[in-house]
Amino acid sequence: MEHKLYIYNTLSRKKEQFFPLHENKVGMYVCGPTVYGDGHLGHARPAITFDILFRYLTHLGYKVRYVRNITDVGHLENDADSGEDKIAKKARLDQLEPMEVVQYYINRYHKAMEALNVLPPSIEPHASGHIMEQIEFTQKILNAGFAYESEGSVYFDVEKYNQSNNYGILSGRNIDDMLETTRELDGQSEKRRSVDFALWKKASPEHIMRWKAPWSEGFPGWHIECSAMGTKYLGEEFDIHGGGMDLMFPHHECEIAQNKAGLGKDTVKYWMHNNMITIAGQKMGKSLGNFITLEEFFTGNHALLTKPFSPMTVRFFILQAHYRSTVDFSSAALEASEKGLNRLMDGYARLQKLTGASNSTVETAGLRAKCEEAMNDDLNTPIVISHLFDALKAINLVHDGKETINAADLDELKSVFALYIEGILGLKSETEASAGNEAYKKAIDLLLNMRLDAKRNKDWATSDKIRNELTALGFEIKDTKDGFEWKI
RNA sequence: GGUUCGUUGGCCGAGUGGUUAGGCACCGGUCUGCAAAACCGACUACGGCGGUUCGAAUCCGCCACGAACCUCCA
Repeated sequence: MEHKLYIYNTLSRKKEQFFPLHENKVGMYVCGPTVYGDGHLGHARPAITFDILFRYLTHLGYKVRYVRNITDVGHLENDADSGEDKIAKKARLDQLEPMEVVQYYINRYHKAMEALNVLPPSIEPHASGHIMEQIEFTQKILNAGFAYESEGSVYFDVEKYNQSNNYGILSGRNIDDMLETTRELDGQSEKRRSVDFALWKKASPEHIMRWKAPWSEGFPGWHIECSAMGTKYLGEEFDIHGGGMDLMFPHHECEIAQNKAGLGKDTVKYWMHNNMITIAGQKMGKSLGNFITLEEFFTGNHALLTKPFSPMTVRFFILQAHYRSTVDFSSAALEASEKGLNRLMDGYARLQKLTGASNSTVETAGLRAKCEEAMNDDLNTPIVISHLFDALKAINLVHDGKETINAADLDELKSVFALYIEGILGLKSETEASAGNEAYKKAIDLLLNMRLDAKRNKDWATSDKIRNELTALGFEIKDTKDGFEWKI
């Protein structure tokens, strides 16, 4: 396979050339959402980041198995009445079955992902559907001597693991610092060390999400689900594991330890982490209460939003920053992205209507290589976009009749734009769908042709009346050299 | 306190040793009946101090400020 894709591996903190473990195939696991609330802008970041990777790897010719889990078991919540898991708690409040809550938010998550044009993963396993696998994995770790049972719960023995392995390899932490700095939490007394983490928790009487295990009736610890499901579907060794940077510690650190302890080998070759979305410089998140849900973006129904923003604007906004940088949200930044995106998509539509000339006076030949180079450099989508804007200038010049392009260059340009805009960046026109059927389009064309006649007769009153009334209805009318363009 | 990372022009945001990133906004112009769109031009930056170098936004050191993680989190 002819490519030089470099991706940043959190393990080495360097960009590394990507070589799959198995020729032509890639296994990729990404931590998905906990479905106890609506998806917000922060959830869109990893979904879009790894959607781009999924699309690009597929474009390069790999057969990709992309696994993105659904955490529907919930995890311990650090509230006054802790011990009850998130999903169970929400269910009690709403007087619903836990799985009813889960289903509700999964449906909404899927709807938002579809709107953002995020391709569905190959497999979307639910933690609740893999309790057996999690119990088996926990048993393996126990058998290997890296876990212990205590009052019906099973804990990972971090100190013992660290004697023969490196707990902290991913996050750069060392165990001695952590022993000093870890805070006191409920259930600490059952654990030998504060750094130990739960593989299985015995359920308290009021805990409604519970399963039978050899140790107690309870529920799996937070980290074990990804170990169990990742290796079940991708094997004991696979290529890429992704997720948000906030999951690096403890979640991914624990996952590495669990896999090494239970399987005796390192499972993941490349660890990739997307950065956070900030709002006024602070992480946008549930716990801070400063998040904006995706639905609020799409409807504009939030105090911080000056207007609704379409899913594609949100997607484009995220792609205009590199995935490893924080990106600061503001309504002004969204508006700037929206305008840029509209210009790009207008140009893409214009490109389809251009006709080839005998020779090219614009230079567009290197575009494909430049975009590929940017993608190969750790998925640098902002650079890809900047190249597309450069080419956009050429498209507009040809469209205005100021420059020409030959048929071969035009075909190549169309091909590259289709590949990158639709195929890889996953941007789609949002005006097309709402523009409706052919008869409707022809009716608008008819009106605008009447306006064109009026203009030729210098009947500005009629001409302006048609334009102004259409504008009032939400149409955007642009005059061209000898015609018009419109969209709604 | 520890770990990891950041500080770029009016705003967003790329860029790791020498070359215009790009978008948005603003200003001037071309085109146009007018407007919009499009194009052309102009403006313009690398937190501070020191060091390495012929040359640093880019490498090194110190300082300042900020963030994430260390408790569920994308």
